[in-house]
Amino acid sequence: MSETTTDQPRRRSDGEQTHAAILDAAMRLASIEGLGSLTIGRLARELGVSKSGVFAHFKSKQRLQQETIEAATEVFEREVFAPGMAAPEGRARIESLCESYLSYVERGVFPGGCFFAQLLAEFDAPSGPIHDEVVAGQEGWLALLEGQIEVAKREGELDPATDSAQLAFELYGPLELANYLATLNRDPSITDRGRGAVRAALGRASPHGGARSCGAQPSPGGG
Amino acid sequence: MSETTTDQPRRRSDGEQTHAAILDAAMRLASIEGLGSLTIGRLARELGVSKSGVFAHFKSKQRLQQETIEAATEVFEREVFAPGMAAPEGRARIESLCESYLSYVERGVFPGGCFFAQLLAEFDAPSGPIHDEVVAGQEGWLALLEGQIEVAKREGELDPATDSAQLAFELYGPLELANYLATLNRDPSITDRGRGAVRAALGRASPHGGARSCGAQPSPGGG
DNA sequence: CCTACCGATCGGTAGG
DNA sequence: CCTACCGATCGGTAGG
Repeated sequence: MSETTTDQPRRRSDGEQTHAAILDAAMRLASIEGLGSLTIGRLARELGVSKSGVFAHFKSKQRLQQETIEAATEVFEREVFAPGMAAPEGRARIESLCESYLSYVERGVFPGGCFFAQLLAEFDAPSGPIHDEVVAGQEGWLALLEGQIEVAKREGELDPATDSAQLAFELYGPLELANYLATLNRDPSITDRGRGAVRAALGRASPHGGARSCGAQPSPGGG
Repeated sequence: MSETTTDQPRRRSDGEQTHAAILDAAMRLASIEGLGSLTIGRLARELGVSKSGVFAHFKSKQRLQQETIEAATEVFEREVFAPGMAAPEGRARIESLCESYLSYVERGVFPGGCFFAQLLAEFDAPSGPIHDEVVAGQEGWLALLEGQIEVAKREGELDPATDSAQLAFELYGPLELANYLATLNRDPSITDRGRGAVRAALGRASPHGGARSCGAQPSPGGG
């Protein structure tokens, strides 16, 4: 129970490392083939241990799935949420959150694209606890964007007549599509389409409402 | 081989009907749980026939998957493509194609949402023949939109400075997101967010470039 | 379309 | 963490 039980100080850490290694392989596999394709036997083979060796860490497949989602949530929070939230509230944070997501897709943090986009498509229809978690996650993400849009409206960074929920939807759409197409075409540069779409949606909701700034024209800055 | 082999004229039709009934169940199941969750045993149970009874119709699981995709393609062409293409070329056809897709989502043509959105998410990463089909399908859909945008530009229905591929991406994003969220929340009315996003993206690319027409404001018509 | 069967793999258990 | 095993289900075959 404590570090006094043995003179091999790595003993306890070994179990934790194996546990983490299993979850790491599980996240990668699930991002590519879906949570439903996760099997204890496959993970065991991939990690070179016995099936019951993997099983002993989780005690049920359901728990393996749950812990895999939790581990992926930590990755998402570290790679997308934290850097995105570092920007000041309002329009800057909206842009920062969108950019963090697109960068995370571009960097290939998960080999099969965004873990949660995969989860959304896999569990949008089937009922159950994972479906319910996905609903909550999507609502949270949209509410986060919507809240920052409200702030931006109050701060005069966006036209106060903007429909916040509608704009949140219009920002989220290109992020999702960029993720799927970047994965499909093995071409992370498609995320620039997402950047253009985010810029366009925000430009359209800008307070001045200048006609020049709200087109789907090639980026005026030549980016 | 001909209708003279028996005096029971429904004999040949029965086999075809069973074949079609299997594919119908397969499409519905795959739209909900994915093509990977299709198993011959499950289809047999659902249809009340033996496993080898189902197997005999396809001779391999791969062929079952292929024929399921082909059957879903026919549904998509009938429910989305045909009505969408009925509109005159250019901007009207773009609007019509988007509306046909959103209506197809709204009507719940497949119980698990758009079959091809499911297929995109499931096979965006894993290599193989289905991945390649999905790539071709996505390219075709985007090329169709892009081509009509080009026509609209030539006809003066859209600003000629519009980046066609970028606008096609911005139209497609909300369609995909509307499909996933409508399925997730069992609420087909989310498709109105998709309609708003399509209207906004097209308004932004309109030739006059009027500032009034390119906001994420609540629909001016009060729809 | 059926029964009967094959080897492989599934999630999970027993016992160490 | 291991071996050895369970019943269920997988894709597929044989034979009718």
